[in-house]
Amino acid sequence: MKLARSFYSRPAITVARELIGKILVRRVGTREVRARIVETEAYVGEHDLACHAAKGRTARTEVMFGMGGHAYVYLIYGIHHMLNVVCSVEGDAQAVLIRAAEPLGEWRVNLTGPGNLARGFQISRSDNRLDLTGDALFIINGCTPPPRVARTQRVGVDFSGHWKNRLLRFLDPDSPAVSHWKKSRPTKREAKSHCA
DNA sequence: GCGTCGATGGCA
DNA sequence: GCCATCGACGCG
Repeated sequence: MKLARSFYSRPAITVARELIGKILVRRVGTREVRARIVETEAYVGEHDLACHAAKGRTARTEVMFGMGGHAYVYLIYGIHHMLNVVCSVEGDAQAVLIRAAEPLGEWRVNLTGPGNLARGFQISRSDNRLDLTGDALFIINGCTPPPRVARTQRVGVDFSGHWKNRLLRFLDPDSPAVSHWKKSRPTKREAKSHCA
């Protein structure tokens, strides 16, 4: 079942947590690929210094100020595209960064890390503003939700003052596809204590 | 197994 | 001049 506008029109923190275990679907021509989302990050609005919208309404951030359920895609470090899902209602610039997923079916590709994920799904700036309630790129419910969801600090936002400490990253601790995780992967006992 | 670093482009 | 990154490399 395709996620409707109402799913996205909620706070990014709620959407980020609920997206773990859901299936991202991409249709390009007759080809369709699917992957299970295992890692997300919430960017919660203009007051969140790690959120691009903290710079206010610009040509780049405009889409984040719009209705939830649209894609926000941008290029970072001149190399990697990032796929975000706009959340909340018009005027409230919140978004969720999709950071990692597990390819489904016969599809073999590395979707660990937001750069790899965008490359695997062939997401580029031309997909910016794409409506996720349409048929080209959308998300559906997974068969089985993950038994647990862990929370940690967001990755790569050291510049954002106290916002870097907020636990706004959500992940499936049992997935091998989570980024920056194997290194410090806690024991099952520790992971349990992280559960959201 | 770990830290460091270079690539490269849009944006303010 | 800054980055919501990745992967290669060097050290040990």
